Amino acid sequence: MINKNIPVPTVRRLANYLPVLLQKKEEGKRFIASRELADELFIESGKVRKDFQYARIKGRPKRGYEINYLIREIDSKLNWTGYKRAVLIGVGNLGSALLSYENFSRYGIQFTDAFDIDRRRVGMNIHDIKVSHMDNIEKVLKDKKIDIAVLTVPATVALETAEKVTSLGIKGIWNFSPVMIKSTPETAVVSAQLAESLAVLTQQL
Amino acid sequence: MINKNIPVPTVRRLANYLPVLLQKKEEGKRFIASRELADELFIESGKVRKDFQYARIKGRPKRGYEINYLIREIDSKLNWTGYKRAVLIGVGNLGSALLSYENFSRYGIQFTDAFDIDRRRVGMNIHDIKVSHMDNIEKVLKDKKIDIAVLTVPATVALETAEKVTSLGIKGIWNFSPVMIKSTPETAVVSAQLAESLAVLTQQL
DNA sequence: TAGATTGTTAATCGATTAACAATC
DNA sequence: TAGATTGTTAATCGATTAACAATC
Repeated sequence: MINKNIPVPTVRRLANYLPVLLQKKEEGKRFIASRELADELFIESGKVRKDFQYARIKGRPKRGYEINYLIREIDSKLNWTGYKRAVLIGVGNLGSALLSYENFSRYGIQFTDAFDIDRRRVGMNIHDIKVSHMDNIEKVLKDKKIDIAVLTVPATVALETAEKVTSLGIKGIWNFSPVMIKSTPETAVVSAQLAESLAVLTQQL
Repeated sequence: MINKNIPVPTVRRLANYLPVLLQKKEEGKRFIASRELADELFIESGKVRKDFQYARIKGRPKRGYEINYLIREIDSKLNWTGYKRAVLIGVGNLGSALLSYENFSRYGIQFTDAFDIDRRRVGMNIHDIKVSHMDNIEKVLKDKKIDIAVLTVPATVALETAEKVTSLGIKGIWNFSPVMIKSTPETAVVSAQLAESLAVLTQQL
């Protein structure tokens, strides 16, 4: 327990607690009990307390958890304090939407540049982010200190694109293509597969 | 084993096997071994065989699994045969992107209509799908046989929108808002929280 | 104090992994 | 046949749940 990693299911839930906490704070509340937080997510209060135990977040018997402290701690465990600089590669429908998605700034990432190989897209500005040709990515990644590459390219070029940014020293890849990409000790990869959650839904119908 | 439900992690992986299988088929292959499929996803071959055991999908010792059969079986288990009719509610950046996302037709869902309350969006056509005012949703859900509502509305109205479509008898909700929505026996809800996978990535950095 | 709520331990559950017998 | 690969059983691992002692 003392020095273990936070389990992945707990990390995911930490991300889900945040919007509730921000809302409660908005409403002027200062403390929240595990039970109340649990109810918002339709889970059990014990799971909330267990998550906070894993994340080494402390509450006060009879009071609950101080909301501001909780928000700070979760942001801190998720590395959502300060900003990670990110680029987006592949400015199709999904890519454009992500560039315009205001909420990401809350999650500690900030897009500095976008890239594509389609001449019709190069030169565009999407939500104030300039779209450059992929030929320029090396320079941008080196000059600005970019932490994360968001991959919204077609499946056919996903792997080579990932290898490219990995070789350029990127620290994290957020992969939206249906092709799996391997994490390495140098570069963490997490895939956001929309098809996965759709499968869970349709399978139940 | 005989009559158990397919575990959720298995359902998610079934969705991930498909793009690999379609690619292999494209390349002219007829059979694939659990090992080969596993390598593409960076998992162990035993896990692939276990998944197929859960899904009651059969292979042939020494040959592997017949690709066409495998694709048909996975589509069938995920209910991705035929089409589910879907509407999308909330035509912001993400909503528009999803409407334009060609891949969904592969996943067995077909958008018939989109809805919004913003007069500037109502009347638009996005990727050939008409955007109507929310006032008309009742009629559309009743007239066309709609199975799924995709929720890309702001957090503030997510709950009431979910309640509305639930009361109108929708069978499934695919929720992209950060607010959790409760599944009921009548209406299955699955949330696609982008923040979750981003949290898993940034937490590792 | 009394009672509510946290924090933690132990029990349970279910998915993953290991190992190998069955099969073609 | 020999050998590769499936299919399955049993062992392991880790997350969830239950229960309650500690605490304010």
